[in-house]
Amino acid sequence: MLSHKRDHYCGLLTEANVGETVHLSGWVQRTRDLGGVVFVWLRDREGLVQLVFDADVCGAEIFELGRGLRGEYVLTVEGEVRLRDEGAINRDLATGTIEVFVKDAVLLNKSETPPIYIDDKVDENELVRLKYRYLDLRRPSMQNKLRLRSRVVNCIRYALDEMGFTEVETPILSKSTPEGARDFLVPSRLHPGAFYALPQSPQIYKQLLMLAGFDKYYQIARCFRDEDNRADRQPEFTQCDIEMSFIDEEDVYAVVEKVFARIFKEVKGIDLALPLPRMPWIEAMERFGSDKPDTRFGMELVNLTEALGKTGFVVFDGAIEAGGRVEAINAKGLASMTRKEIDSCAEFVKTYRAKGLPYMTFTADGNVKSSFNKFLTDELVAKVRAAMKAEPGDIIFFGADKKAVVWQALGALRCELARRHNLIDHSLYNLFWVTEFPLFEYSEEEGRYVAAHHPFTNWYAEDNCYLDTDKEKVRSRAYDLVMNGIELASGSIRIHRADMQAQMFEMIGLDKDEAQHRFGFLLDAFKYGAPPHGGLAFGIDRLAMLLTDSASLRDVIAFPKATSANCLMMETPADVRPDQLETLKIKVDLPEE
RNA sequence: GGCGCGGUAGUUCAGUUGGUUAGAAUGCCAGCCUGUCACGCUGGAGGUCGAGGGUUCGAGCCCCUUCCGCGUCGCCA
Repeated sequence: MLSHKRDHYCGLLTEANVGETVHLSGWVQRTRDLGGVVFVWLRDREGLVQLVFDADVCGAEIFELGRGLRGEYVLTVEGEVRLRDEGAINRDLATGTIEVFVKDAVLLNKSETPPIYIDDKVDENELVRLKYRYLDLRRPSMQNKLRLRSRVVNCIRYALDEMGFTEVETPILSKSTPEGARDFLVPSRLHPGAFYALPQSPQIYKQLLMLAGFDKYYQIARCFRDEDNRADRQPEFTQCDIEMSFIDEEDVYAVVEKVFARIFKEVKGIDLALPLPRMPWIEAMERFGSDKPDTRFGMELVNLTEALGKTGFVVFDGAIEAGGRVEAINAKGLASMTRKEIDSCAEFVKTYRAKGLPYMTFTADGNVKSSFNKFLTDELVAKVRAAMKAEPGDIIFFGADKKAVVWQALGALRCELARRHNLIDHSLYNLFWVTEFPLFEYSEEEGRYVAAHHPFTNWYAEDNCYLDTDKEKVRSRAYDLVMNGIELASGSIRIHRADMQAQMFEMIGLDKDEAQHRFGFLLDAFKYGAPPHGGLAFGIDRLAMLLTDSASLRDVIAFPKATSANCLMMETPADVRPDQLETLKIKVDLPEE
């Protein structure tokens, strides 16, 4: 009896195999029963090949087996590879010049009619795809994406290994930290009422590994954050976490650039030009309104606060008097936008807390229109025209508010306009460093300054003078790696002295007792000869998403969660047995319906 | 927590102003067919219109509540 063993992959058969007897195993993609002959596409991870069931070759019994095949049946065959006749060649199939004449076959398993069709041409509802993920993953595109991801991780491991890095695993059962994202908690059975937290990142562990003298560490680390999800945010995700001792920013950049150069060469065949460009944070904000700018197109922000002066237009003057600013972008050549499109842009920026979207149109026939005609003077038009380099056919969109609102709204609008009007060259991979992030940012919600990156980030000594007087001016030694408008990596040079770390906790208003309770081990550790160190982490899911042109992280994660953090396949989270809760001394107290 | 889009056959979708027995394609089942390749031809089965309530003589369609999916703002050190 024929075994289910295999000596060739369906999708890898070529004309070189003609004349050979091969053993194939896979899933039935499609059958075409012509009565006297049955054609079957057999699929394995490498692709499709056409099987031919002909009673003259395989005998009556196997021929009947062939007639009974249905989609996703699991089949193993022995057959002879033959060249197709000229007229029977299928140019759309990689193996279309050959076919396999079945001599023997075994049906290994049947399949019910699958709820989704295993094909890239069909675009099923994501709910169905996620519920039957094991079927969705049979699709060639999903297989290719996950295999590419695997190659990316291999690149990382080889590159870092060559540079002398040691991979160390750190705990998944960790400790809750007061700053940052919400933690996933794990109740302790042996310590009722106490909880582990799943790590948001191995941040503290890797710093302790530097203290322990490992010098160069990395880890492909799973991280967990209990926050609301997005197309590019999952509750659990994978980072390549890197940390190094006795280094500065330049060393980190050099290591990461080598890793990325290897990935881009291997996966995309692209030679990255090194070193990568750099852009200070303040420049990114001023020019693009974002700390992760998409530089594949222009439409940069222009600060008009000085150039315009007092305009008489209450929206502008009011914003400036309140300590804000007026900025604008020039959507070149888009003056023909309809009123409806402009309104939709105004709605768009409102989601970013902008109160409105004043605009000024320089029409093709030389006229000027605007949403604030009443306040329009020749002088104002001239100033805008000069500052924005406006020409007939352009439309200028304004933002007037606090700078954070102006940046966010106009920064998002320029990206939205670029998307809508196809201004983005998708062949570009604009990879660069954003540097000198602010150390602190003010939290309206908490009414205090918080660490913009995390509270272990060092700062530039020359900014010490602002620590007490003007916290927002203090630049941290943090850096992000940005590509095409997406933050790929984030890191910093760390604090390595106990006194500076204590000072940092104090500056963000973390109570001394609380700091000792939460991070005492770190402050203690710093007493025993902590080396200067720093590093970064980059998101492997996001990188894989970009490299595979995927619209969502879900496409590069085998078993992702849905938007509300549940798994549609396993139906988790789920309730547990009462005795499990009893063991943990946990009582569930749900609000009354 | 807010906003937007969506949920109708296994699947992808259509469904007019509220009006006969809710349709199409594909898939599925049966039959025929020896060169198909999205095979073809003939016939057939298949529906809790996400769920609940309401308005109405009558609801897939209108109203209310709710569940689920996607996107997004807040949030994400």
